[in-house]
Amino acid sequence: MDLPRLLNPEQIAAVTFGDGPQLVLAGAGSGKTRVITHRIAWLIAERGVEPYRIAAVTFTNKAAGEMRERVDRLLGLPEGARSEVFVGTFHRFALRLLRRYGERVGVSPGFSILDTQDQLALMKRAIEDEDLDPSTVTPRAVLSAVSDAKNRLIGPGRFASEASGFFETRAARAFHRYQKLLRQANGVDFDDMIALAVQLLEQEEVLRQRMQRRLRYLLVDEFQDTNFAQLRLVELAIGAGGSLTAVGDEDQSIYRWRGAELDNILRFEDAFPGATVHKLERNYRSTQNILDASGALVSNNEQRRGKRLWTDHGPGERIALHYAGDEGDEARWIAARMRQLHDSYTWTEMAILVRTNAQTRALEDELLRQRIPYSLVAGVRFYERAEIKDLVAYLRVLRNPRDNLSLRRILNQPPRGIGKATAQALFEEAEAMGSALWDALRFARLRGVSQRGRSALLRFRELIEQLRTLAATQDLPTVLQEVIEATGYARLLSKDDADAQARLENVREFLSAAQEFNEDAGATDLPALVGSIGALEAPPRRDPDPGDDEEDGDDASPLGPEEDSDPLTMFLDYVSLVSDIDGLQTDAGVSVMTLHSAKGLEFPVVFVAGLEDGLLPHFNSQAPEELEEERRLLYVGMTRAERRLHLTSCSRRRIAGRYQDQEPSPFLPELPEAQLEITESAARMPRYDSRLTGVHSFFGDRTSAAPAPRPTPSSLGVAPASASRGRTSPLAPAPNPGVAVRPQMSVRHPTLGRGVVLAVEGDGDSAKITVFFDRSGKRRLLAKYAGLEPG
DNA sequence: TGTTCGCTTGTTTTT
DNA sequence: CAAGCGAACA
Repeated sequence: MDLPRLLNPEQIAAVTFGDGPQLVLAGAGSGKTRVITHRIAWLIAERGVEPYRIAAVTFTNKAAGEMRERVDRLLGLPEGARSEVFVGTFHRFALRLLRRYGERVGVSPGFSILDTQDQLALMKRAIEDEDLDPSTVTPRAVLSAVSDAKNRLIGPGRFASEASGFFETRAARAFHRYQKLLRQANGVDFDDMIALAVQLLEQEEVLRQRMQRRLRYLLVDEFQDTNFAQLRLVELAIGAGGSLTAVGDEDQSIYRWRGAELDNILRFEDAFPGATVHKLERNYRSTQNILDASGALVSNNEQRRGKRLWTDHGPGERIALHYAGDEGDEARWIAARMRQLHDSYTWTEMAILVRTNAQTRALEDELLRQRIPYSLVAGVRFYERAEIKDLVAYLRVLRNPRDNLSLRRILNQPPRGIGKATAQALFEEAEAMGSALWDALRFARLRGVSQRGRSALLRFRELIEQLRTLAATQDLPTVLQEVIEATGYARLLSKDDADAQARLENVREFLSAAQEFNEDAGATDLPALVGSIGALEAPPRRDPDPGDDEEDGDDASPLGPEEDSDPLTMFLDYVSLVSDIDGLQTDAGVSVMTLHSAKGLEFPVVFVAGLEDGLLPHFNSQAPEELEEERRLLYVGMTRAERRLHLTSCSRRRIAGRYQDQEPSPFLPELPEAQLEITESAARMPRYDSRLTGVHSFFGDRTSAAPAPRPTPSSLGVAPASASRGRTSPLAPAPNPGVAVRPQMSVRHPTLGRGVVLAVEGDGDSAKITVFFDRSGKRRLLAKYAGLEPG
């Protein structure tokens, strides 16, 4: 391999690093995928490492797919051939282990994977079953606590023993019940996947040893996004004798809320003593202006190791910062600017990035109106649409009879005469029998169910049994087709209102996804969709003990990947693990997506919209660590741009249907003015004159200590006094009149009763108030909705 | 039993 | 503004 021709010296150092742990701090656009893929190829070609001894783990299927393709190309494999290097996501890695050895940690082979919606539904039931008040112990809050716990490998038992205070003690009960219901249904949630894989490797010594003996080189991408459990999984998989290459960038860590531990990268050497650290600071993506501006921004963060990116691309254009009126005006400006740039760039070379999915609506409207082709990442995610979830639920019930959650979902969908009363009787009977709903359906006597209800249940049972028989012999598309027909779903969607038509279209798309999946899976090598994990561990064995030790030499026996999973399970796993970004059509016009989904992507022309206080940083993320993460989020957005970067900010915006005055993001003053070119929309309504009220423009604030001349407000956008935000505009909603809430104050809430204010973050309508209520403990409220009164 | 209507409620990011 | 929920109606 002619590395000097392909890579810069820093990259070469990381690629040709010998054995032991290394951390590669790879700045945005510094070629980290290049480093990972070349290292894999180098290990194989130059060091003679067998491919199955190498694994690369990423966070998205898309990243994994690209990586795999590049590795295979570097290795000079013929078109379509795949090396035995494992390339896949953390979740797929864990899932693979669980599909094989899950029984050792309490899940049976056909287990179902719950998505967020399923989890919420299950948690609601858990809270109900525990007779907790869902308005104080909200399913969302408990779920978030449970997720945190699982990410830190804390189970219901330890959670309960460490719980203190009103909320936690109740959450502990809900957690316990939730987990019980989950396992009863033979289900696993997202966080369980990692946690159970860890448990499996910790507890099954022989399996762990075999894994460690086999796997010598592990490369982990986006290391800054790993959580505690994932770090543990990495340690267990690689063992003391293997070599870990962790690649990441602390400035691009944007998943704290999902448990990502920044310390995993900041304090890498603590977990892996003697680790070598390489820094990649040469950027191949952006202009120097973009690097300087984004670098200046992120240098305001405390939590970083620090690096300085450089490029030989030259300064390039300045960054356009535009102040718009409202979101419609913002969208028009962006669209107009895109039209101008379309002379030199194709639509697909442009992207609009936003903080929240809700922002895409106005943008979409305008792009539609102007007939600018675009593709939206996310929105309502395909596999979360009700009609798709219904069909998936049918498939799950076929595969996993104990899946009570899915069974409940489809029991009367489409409507088949199993009403509330009938369903309730069935649930109670199952409860009394202590068995799964499906078994109750088969054996229960169903007292007190009407004749109609009884026969409806019977028909449903026969339907499922018949489909299950079919599933045992027919291929996936055939089964799905039959599900659609036999269940009456086809009829349900054959109405000709627009809504039914759209849903039918989705169902068709789902069916064709199944067909495609089926064809790919039938080929000798793996479907690109799925990603291989086969080579990793010992071959599957039908005897229940993977532990007995006769496998000398099985190191060299690569496994037909996934061959021990049936196609239906593989398809369901695929459906559970695809993400929005995986389906991004880069050839379908302008891309519109959230900042989170944009990570890892790059575009010649980038717009980051909605740079307003409360949106970016989001009003829900105001704690110091959260604020730093919001800053990183903007940093990630800015560094997606290759040549032209635009930032926009509105003076008012519709939020939840009401116009709200907005202030420019506090991050804007952190950008060096030298790199900016600022414009303001005519539609931007002047509010009031800062000179009269003695309020600084936000740029002025930086230099407010000195009476230095500052840029004129009209060119920079005027920021009104924060204390009076939302009160001066006739368009603003009526604020809580006259109630200035401050800490220590005693207040009364219309439904939550009396409490004491603990903290106030922000101000005006978007202020977030933390109150400790006598009855329900600590709650965070939005001032706009709180309706608090002194008391 | 199934559908529709009006009410309340509450807002981030996603493997 | 929307989603979600319960109650009233067909």
